[in-house]
Order: sequence, then structure tokens, then C-alpha cells
Amino acid sequence: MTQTPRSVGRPRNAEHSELARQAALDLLQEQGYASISMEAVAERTGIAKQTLYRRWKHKRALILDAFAEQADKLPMLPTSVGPEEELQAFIRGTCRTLTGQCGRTNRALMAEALQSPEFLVEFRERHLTKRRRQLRGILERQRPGLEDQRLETLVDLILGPIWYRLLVQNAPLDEAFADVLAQQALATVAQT
Amino acid sequence: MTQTPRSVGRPRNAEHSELARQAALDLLQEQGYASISMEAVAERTGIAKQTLYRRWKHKRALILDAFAEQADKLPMLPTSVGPEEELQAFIRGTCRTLTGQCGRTNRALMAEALQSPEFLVEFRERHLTKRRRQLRGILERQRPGLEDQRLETLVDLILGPIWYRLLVQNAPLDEAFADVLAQQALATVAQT
Amino acid sequence: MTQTPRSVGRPRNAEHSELARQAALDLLQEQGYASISMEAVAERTGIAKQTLYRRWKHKRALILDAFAEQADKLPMLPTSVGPEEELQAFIRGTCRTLTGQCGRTNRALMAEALQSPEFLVEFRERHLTKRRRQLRGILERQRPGLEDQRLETLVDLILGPIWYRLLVQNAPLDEAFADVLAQQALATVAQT
Amino acid sequence: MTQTPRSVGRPRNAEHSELARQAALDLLQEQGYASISMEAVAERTGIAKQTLYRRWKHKRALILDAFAEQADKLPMLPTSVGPEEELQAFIRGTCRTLTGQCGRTNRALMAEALQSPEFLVEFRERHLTKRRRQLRGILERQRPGLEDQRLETLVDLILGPIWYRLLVQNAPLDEAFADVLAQQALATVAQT
DNA sequence: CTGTAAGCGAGACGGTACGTCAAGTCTTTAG
DNA sequence: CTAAAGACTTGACGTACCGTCTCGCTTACAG
Repeated sequence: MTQTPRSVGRPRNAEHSELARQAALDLLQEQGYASISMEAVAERTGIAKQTLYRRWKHKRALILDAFAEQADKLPMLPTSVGPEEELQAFIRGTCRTLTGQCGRTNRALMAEALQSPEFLVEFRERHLTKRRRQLRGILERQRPGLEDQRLETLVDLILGPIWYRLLVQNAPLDEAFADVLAQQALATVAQT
Repeated sequence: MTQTPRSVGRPRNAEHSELARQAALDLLQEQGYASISMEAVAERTGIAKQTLYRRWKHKRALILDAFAEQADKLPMLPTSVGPEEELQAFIRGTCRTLTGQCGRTNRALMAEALQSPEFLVEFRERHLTKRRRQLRGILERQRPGLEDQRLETLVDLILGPIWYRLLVQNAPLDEAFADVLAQQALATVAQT
Repeated sequence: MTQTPRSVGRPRNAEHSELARQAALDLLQEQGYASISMEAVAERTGIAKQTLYRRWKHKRALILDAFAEQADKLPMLPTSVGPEEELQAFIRGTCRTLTGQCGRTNRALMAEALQSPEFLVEFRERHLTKRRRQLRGILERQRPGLEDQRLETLVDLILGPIWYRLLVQNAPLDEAFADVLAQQALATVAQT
Repeated sequence: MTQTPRSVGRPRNAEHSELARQAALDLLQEQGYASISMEAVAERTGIAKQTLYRRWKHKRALILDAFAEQADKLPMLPTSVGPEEELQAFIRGTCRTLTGQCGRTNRALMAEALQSPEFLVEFRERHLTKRRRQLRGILERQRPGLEDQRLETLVDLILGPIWYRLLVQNAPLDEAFADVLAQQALATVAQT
């Protein structure tokens, strides 16, 4: 284990982390991404700025953490459906999740990520990977034995249009769209 | 006509706009997006800050303008190829263009756009639309009579993976990827 | 002669000078000294800034001019009173004049004058001298043959308390004060 | 007591206040009043602008503070002289003090004061009052039992000519002038 | 039970940039 | 040559956050 729980000195107040994360998310919802500032989080929560910086190296780190924690709470998609409908279910579920607050937060995080490569990496690892891996699993089950790179590209072909609509086009991720996408995906998988 | 040549008062120094735009792009390349600031542009060009603010309401406006103007200069993709290869040529060309400086600039602009909805709208209209329309034309020629919404979705399915790799995955937009994408696109179009 | 009226080219619009002066005074009254700016005068009158600068070298020059012109319109004090009461009448009159708008304007001009020695000189010459000379005349008539420097000092002794109250103490220049001052002045003159 | 020493948070760096005040006075001497700017003080001292604004709300506040602190250091006039000469000594001393740098600074502060009533009030309270009270004490000792208003007017009659010469006439405050003024003052006091 | 090693609130601090304002000058076209 | 319009340079304004740095105080485990 890596911890060495550091039992010397006054322990950190566990509530604080949660409070700060929540404040960051609240600010995001209420007044948009630009209004998230360490200053604002500190004021809103009553936590001293220094305390924030002790726990998160950057503003970025806090924001990422706030989001990742929230996203972890999201229910995983059911995988108990039949092998055929599994893909469609995943796509529908993803679209549904990204419609609403969660989508907006993802956009905010991407804003940050586009300004800082390290943040992007961390963002992917802490958050995006999970879903991506799930999708990969679905595809593997449908077409076993596909080589790695091919699989990754397939994943991109499916997630790409969703994120494109979310980030660039700001277009609705409705069921109709999800189904067209799913249909195309199935066809592509079949042909591979 | 939209001009109304406004011949009253001292005319704006035409060089300035160009200088400022160029400085913004230079800063972007040299030190990354975060280093673009009105202050820096002013100092670098010798143009007074006030003059910059007279021409562009925000830092954002300048950045957008700088990029849009540059992008307009990019050569259009050749459309003289046969109807079949046209789509592939478009996808390959787009991927090639977005590899390198142009891609980096687009990412920077998206960073801005994700923080400001109006900016996003303007970004799309001033820059993205052109290419999007071109792709739409290609698809229309291949499958005439398709209804509007269907067509738009098709466009999303093609551009989506490209932008996803550019923005989110930061993955290479190489020829292999372009060709897989093109192949899938052709199949989808055929099935429609 | 100084004229050579310069009849070539478009003649100056005579109204303008008056308009600008008036605007300056209006601004002074309405929003205080700090709000007088060439910019504001130009906007308010519709006169181009350049035109203002063509007629008055500085903002200061305009302000001074505006005030001097107004002050010239003030009625001179009656000198027809008997030699004894003449001094008292002068002091009372001066106090009365400096109570109200005129006093406020004088304070504004002094604000300017304290920042620019040349302005102070001009201010004295164009405006203050007149009254000062009048007072000097009164004193001369009462004590003929006094040497110049002595006379000047006497004038300072009389005007000093008035301006001190106006500028520094911001205290009322009421009749009671005027009369104490006059009484002291008479005594001093008598003793000289 | 009024202190409440405020021991919370990082204490202010005491040197800074002194440095800033000194810089303000230096600028005043070196390049005149107009050259005093927060920007210049910040640069010259190496103190961040924000720090200056944290301590002094306005440029005016800093200037006033700078001056008041300096003026407090000026030696008080000796009051040990005989009751008769006391007044003369005070007047001579005041004139001497106001000749030179101190006078120039006072003029600069009055320039500011004439543009801002609140500043004038503060200027009087923080600086002028002290000397005024001293003079009042002298007069009271010479003519005990005089009513308040009468006393105040007497003070105006004495200080008035001095400030008039300082501010308006820009005339020398030499000993000759001081003595004429003192002589008049004594006569007036005697007659009261 | 007492160091000593954190954590914590408060708030000062050096920076960097923001967007605004006014002064005084310059450059057009129109009269 | 004057006027209106408005661009331009210069220099300062006051504000907002960033991330860092002290203070005085408060927990906790360790000797």
C-alpha cells in the first residue's frame, strides 16, 4: 500500500473536501464555469484558501476532483441486456447521462482540459476511461479477437459523434440520434 | 448592401487589425493559449490597448477573429475528384489540416468557446460552418433527396470522431484513421 | 494692429465658444469640478474635441475662460458710497458674491491653479486682479501716499481671511464676518 | 480604548506603509504633484498595487496620510516665550514653516482638497487642526473669556493672510510680512 | 501532561491582466 | 481654413484571481 496514513498532527477535517467539491459544482451550475474560482469556493464554504490549496494543488485539481467524485456516483449502465441490444443500451444511456447537468459539467471540464494537457490526461484517466472501457468490453464481446488498435478506433467512431454534439455543436443527444448512431455502429461492427 | 462605407472621421489604420491578429496567433503558437492577453498583444505590436478594445470588444473577439481570418486562407479541398473518392478525400484532407498548428489553434478556440456560449455560436458560424457545408454538399451529391435532419446527423457521424480525437483523446488523425472513418461513412451512406 | 481678421476659409462658428463655456460651467454646477472634461464638454455641446482644442490650448484654458467671462458679467460694486463706508461695502459685497455659485467656481479654478503655476498666474491676471485693484484704490483714497508694498500687504490682510474661509475652512462668508473684517481693516488702516 | 489590535490573519508589513508614504512625498518633491500615482508608488517601492489599495482606499488617502505623518514630525513651536511675543513667534514660525517644501506640499494637498469635500474635511482634521488649536490657545491666554465664535474668527483673521499668500498670491511669507501681520493681530486682540 | 507536528481561518502579499477613462494629437471628408 | 467625426498614443484608474506566505490558534499522537 502507498498510504502511510500520516497519523501525526491534527487530522484533516473530512467534511471540508466534500464541501469544497460541492461548492465548485454549485458555482458551475449557478453561474457557469467562469465563476468557479478558488476565492469564490473559499468564501462560499468558509474554508480558508490555504486549506484548499493544501488539498488540491490547483484550481484545476479541485474542479477535476469535484467532478470525478460526482460522476462516480452515477449508476453504471445495466449490462444484463441481451448481447444485441447491449450496444444500443449503452449509447442511449450515455446520451441520456450527458443531457442535463452532467453534460454541462463535462463541457466545463473540457474547457479546462483544453488549456492544460496534463489536466486532459488526468481527466481522461480519472473519468472518461471507465466508460470507454465499458464500451470496449461490449464491442469485444460482440467481435472477439479484434486487435487492440482496431478496437480503439471503433470506440472513437461511437463516442466521437456524441462528444462532437456535446462540445462543438451543442446539439441535442436525443434518442433518435442515439439510435441512428447505434445502428451505424452495429453495421460497422458486423462488417469488421 | 451592407457596407455604408463610413467615410467620416479618421479611418482606422488597416495595418493594425492585421498586426494584432498576427500577434495573437504568434502568441498562441509560441507560448500557448494562456499567454494570449490584450496586454501582450498591445505590447508586442505597439498598438495601444485602447485601440484594440475599440476594434474588438473582448479578448475573445480578437482571438476568434484572428483565427477565422487565418482559416479562411486555408486552401479548400479539391472537389474535382470522382464522386466516389470525394468523401474520402474530404476526410483525409480534414484530418491532415487538423494535424499541426491548425489543430492546436482549434483546440484553443474550443477552450474559449466552452466558456462562453456566444463565442461558441460565433466560432461555429465564422469558421466551422464552411467545412460543414462542404461535407454536406458531398453527401447530398451522393444521396440526393435526403431530408435535412438526416443529412445533419450524417455530418455529425463523420466529423464527430475527428473532433473527438482532436479535443478529447488527443489522438493522431493519421491516414489510417481517416480511411477507416471514410469506409464506415460510405457504408452508412449506402445503407441510408 | 493685431487683427488681420483672417477672412479665408470657413469662419469660426461664433456660437461655439459660448456654448462650450456654458457647458463647462454647467458641468461644474451639476456634478462638481471633477466631472469637467473636454470629452464631456464635446459630447454635451456636439462640438468636436478638435474644435475645442483649436480655441483653447488646454482644458485649463477653457475653464478659466469660461469663468472669467462669467465673472465679467457680475456687477461691479457701487463706489458711490461715502469714503468711510466704502471699504465695508467692498468687503460685504465681496463676501456676498463669493457665497453661492461664484464661490464654488472660484474654488474649482483654484483647484486647477494649484496644479499649474502658469494657470495660477493667468487666473490672477484675468480675474482676481480686477477686484484687487479696486480694493487697492479704496485704500489709496483713504490713506494717500502709502508706498506700494505696504499697500499690497494691506490688501492681503483684507482678502486673506475671505479666501481662507472660502478655500480652506469652507466657512460661511456672512455679514457678521464681513463686518468684523471691515472693522479690523479700518483700524489697521488708521494706524498705518 | 479604540485599538482592538486585530491579531487575526497575517499582519501587515509595517515597513510598507512607511515606504509608500515616503515614495509619495518623494514623487511630490521630485516631479510635482501630478506625478503622484498609485502606479508610480507601486513601481518605485516594489509594493503591489493591490497592497496599496488594501491600505488606502484612494490615491487621495495615501497622499493625505503621507503628508499628515510627515507634518506630525515637524517640531512644535516653542511656547515658552513671554506672553506678548508668543503670538509673534507663532506667526513667524508658521510663515517660516510654510516657506519651502512644506508649503509646496500643503499647496498640493489643497489642490486635492478643493476637488473633494471629504478630503478637505480630513485634511483639516488630520493636519490643520493642530496648529489652529495652538493659535487659539495663544489667543485665549491673551484674552481669556472670549466667546468661541469670536475666537474662531480671530484665528481666521490671522491665518487667512498667510494661506492667501501661500495659495493664491504665491507671495513670499517673509519676516516683514509676518511682523506686519503680528502687529495687526495684537492690535485687534487688544481692541476686542 | 507535554512537546511537536500538522490543520485551520484570516488575511496580507507580489503578480498579471482585466476593461475603462480622459488628455491631447492626428487624419479624414465636407463646407 | 474651419468643422465634425472619430482613430490614435499615453498613462493611470480601480478590480479580480492566482498561488504563496505568515500569523495565532486548535487538535492529536508521541514521549
